[in-house]
Amino acid sequence: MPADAMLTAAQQACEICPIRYRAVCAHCEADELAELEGIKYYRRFEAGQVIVWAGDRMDFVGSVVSGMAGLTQQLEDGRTQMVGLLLPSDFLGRPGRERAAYTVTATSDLLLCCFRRKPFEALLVETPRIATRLLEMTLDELDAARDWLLLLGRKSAREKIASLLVILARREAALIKRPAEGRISIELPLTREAMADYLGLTLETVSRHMSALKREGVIVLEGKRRVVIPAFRDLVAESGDDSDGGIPS
Amino acid sequence: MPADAMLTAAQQACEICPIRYRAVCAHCEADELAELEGIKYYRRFEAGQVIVWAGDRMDFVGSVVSGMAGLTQQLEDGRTQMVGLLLPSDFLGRPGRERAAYTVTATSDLLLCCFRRKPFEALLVETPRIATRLLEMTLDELDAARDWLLLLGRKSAREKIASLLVILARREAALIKRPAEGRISIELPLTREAMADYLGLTLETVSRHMSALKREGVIVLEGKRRVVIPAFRDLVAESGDDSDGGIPS
DNA sequence: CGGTCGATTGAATAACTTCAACACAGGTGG
DNA sequence: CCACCTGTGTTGAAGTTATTCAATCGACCG
Repeated sequence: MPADAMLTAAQQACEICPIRYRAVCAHCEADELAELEGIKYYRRFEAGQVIVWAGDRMDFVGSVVSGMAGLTQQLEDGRTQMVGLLLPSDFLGRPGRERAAYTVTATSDLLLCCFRRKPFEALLVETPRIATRLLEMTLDELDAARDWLLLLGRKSAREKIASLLVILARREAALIKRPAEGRISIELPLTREAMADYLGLTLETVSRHMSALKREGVIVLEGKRRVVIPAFRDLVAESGDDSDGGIPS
Repeated sequence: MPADAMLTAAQQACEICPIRYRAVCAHCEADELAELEGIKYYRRFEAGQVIVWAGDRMDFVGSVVSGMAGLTQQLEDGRTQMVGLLLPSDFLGRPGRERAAYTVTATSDLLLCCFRRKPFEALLVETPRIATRLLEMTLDELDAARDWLLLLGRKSAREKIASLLVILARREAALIKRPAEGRISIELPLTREAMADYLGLTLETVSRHMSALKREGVIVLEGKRRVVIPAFRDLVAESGDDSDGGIPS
């Protein structure tokens, strides 16, 4: 039984939640969790469904429990850029903001743990452990956005695609607490168009370079939504990033 | 006497600080301000000087009082992308992080109000008004980064340059509390190379399109560090953005 | 006056996009 | 059951945009 099959739109206990120790509630004590539990509810979305439109009133914030969603922004003439990718445990919405700044779309079937916005904002003031965690997560997102700026500004199409696959592989590895190395198989719950919107490319360019990476054996496609990476290091090498990825802690 | 000429590397009173109500200290009461005052010191940097190198130990965080600085990230082969632009009142550094994630360079002469990191972190825990303000600022930065993603991913070189000038004009207008409209004259404390690093272009492309905008009368260059915008609306039209810029509040 | 740094401009090249045709899988209705 | 339709992905050829490499210019400084 998959993790999210246990969770329906009905109320569920936070203790058994798959993102209990990664989401905005991560540092909460039992009593704080109880408070959150009182203002939460679940919502399901199907792949492709829009969760909110930019400019719409938004009376909740929340966490992705399972599945994937994208934040997108558009220019007047329709050019679209994804500006956020929400994976399990990621936070959706901005406390204090009444209207959505971005359109949010489920790119795969999605389960969302929502908190009514007003009570959540109140809780944020009273509960430093939630506020601190949210700050931490926001700073992490800012770092991720900055890596993304480097990707959009300076990487070639091939490097962009390799980088996206590396990001997804690392996130999936982190979720199941196994290091990203050797042979890896990942879900790719994105259409070519969604990948293009993420990477600032056209879908044709994405398709071409996916084909090239496949032809050269860097990746193997199993159906259209699963990618096998025979040697993770080779893919990382294609991504243009420093192989050791930065700061030693 | 320019605003920052009053401030030297010696201790200065927060009450007379030009960024008193915009920086991380914005919401502080007198007693909290006194605490901050106890752990602060000023540092000056000249245009071009590196403030910290990525990976270096960083024992302070702080606010830009005057001048401009850029955060940059690099790929192994030297390709450079600016990933943050720090203007007066912007916050530098990440509480809880020991080493700088990005190289920070002063792009103009700069005055920095620094707080020793450890005591600042302690203060953050005890002082919700600082923590809340920092969260607010981080969320704003994240929004700015997302606009930047759209710029890098989907805008043409011409639109990118127009957008940068619009951003600088709006920030300068906000600082002197006047709306950005009509005829405007702004500082451009960035070399062509720095602009290129910001916009994900080469310096030649920046130069070409600056010349084109000048030729067409959208901008007028007064020397190399000052740009006159005869009609702000025309420049905004060139930036590709929605003219009204989003969410009605 | 020569040297350096930043900026400009030109010509050739490379990378990505655009437009268009086609392939393939899944679902629907005759 | 099969024909058809739609959504998604692939591939080709031509066109566009930005990059690369190179030459030149001007301002500032010693």
